[in-house]
Amino acid sequence: MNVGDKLRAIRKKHGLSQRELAAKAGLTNGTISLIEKNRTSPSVASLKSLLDAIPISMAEFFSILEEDDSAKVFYRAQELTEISPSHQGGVSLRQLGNAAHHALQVLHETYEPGADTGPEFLSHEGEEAGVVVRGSIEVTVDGAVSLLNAGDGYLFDSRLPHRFRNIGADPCEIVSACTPPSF
Amino acid sequence: MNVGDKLRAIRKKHGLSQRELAAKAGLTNGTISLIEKNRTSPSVASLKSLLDAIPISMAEFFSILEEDDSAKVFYRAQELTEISPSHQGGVSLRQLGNAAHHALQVLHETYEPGADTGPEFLSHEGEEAGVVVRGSIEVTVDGAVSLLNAGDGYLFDSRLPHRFRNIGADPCEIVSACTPPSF
DNA sequence: ATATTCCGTTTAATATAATTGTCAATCGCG
DNA sequence: CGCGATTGACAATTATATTAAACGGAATAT
Repeated sequence: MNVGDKLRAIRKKHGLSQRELAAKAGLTNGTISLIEKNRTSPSVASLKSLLDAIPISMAEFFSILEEDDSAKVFYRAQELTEISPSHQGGVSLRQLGNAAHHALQVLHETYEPGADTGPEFLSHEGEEAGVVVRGSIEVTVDGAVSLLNAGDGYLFDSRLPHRFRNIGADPCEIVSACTPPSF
Repeated sequence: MNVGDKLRAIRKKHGLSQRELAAKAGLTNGTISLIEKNRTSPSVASLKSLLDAIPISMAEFFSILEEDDSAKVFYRAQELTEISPSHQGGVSLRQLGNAAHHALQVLHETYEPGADTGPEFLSHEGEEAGVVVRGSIEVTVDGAVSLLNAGDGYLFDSRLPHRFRNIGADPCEIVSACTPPSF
């Protein structure tokens, strides 16, 4: 999200030091330092205090923040966001960018040995495709089964039931794309 | 702010239970319960996880939340928000509503014995007026000094330098209004 | 009636945000 | 230079958000 950089930019634009803003908001300069360096995620109440003191509304703040986010082009590995609920069953799905604002969703997927998505019966429209980057994986699409190795790929209609299982001994990595994005 | 009620309303509108939403967002149902009852203010990161799982953007969320706030008509005593930085010098300024969205700002002010705003040289346009509700207070406006008792009032141009001092032995309460709001 | 399941709430333990106090670096000003 | 004031950052403590695990109520099934 990068609340820190945006807060710092706005604070400086208004010619305030961390201490000045802290005094107005009823917080401390240390807190602002931590927030601006993204070493902590402020509570909604704290952030509101800060923005009220500038002043700028929460809606405005997140509006320009998310606008910036959707204009973002380059992403560091650590900036990909995990969208698999709590690494369920050794499956990691790391999404590039904020898919809600784009027509294209790209995932960096990792399947630990034994990982299994289970047979999902998704019904959303669109297509999915991917390339195996490392290891191997068994992919089932609408009954058809195939073992894909590094360099192999797949492409199918999202409405078809599909399943990924890592039956090998090593982790498997895939880079995939969906359009439109699915959640 | 009332993040809790709004989150609950949106969650229910999407037909989700606390547990369902918690699973999607990677949090726990207990956390959502506490947030919805406004017993805790979630971190920005936590709130974003919840909204992403619904899904709804932060900007959208606060946009409708603050819109609701500005439509609010009645306020309980505890809902007035303290705008005096950390009760500086025994002065408490409790604001009715979210002045940023209105043309009128009403304050419930309390001055402890000895409290003093100091000579402020505000330059914003507009007018200020108030009525002393309890105790007494010495008011200085552009050089003119007067001791006001319960029932007395004042009305002056905001651009004039003004000062409030409680030189009595009891706390003094005032209900005042400004237009347009000043911060 | 009596389990069974799902709901929201609550409590104690834990993780994390916020404060406090201090630091080195920077910027005027004499 | 040398000094005071101000800045942003950091470590250790305190306060608070979050978790994990239980509870009681309401609806549904057995």
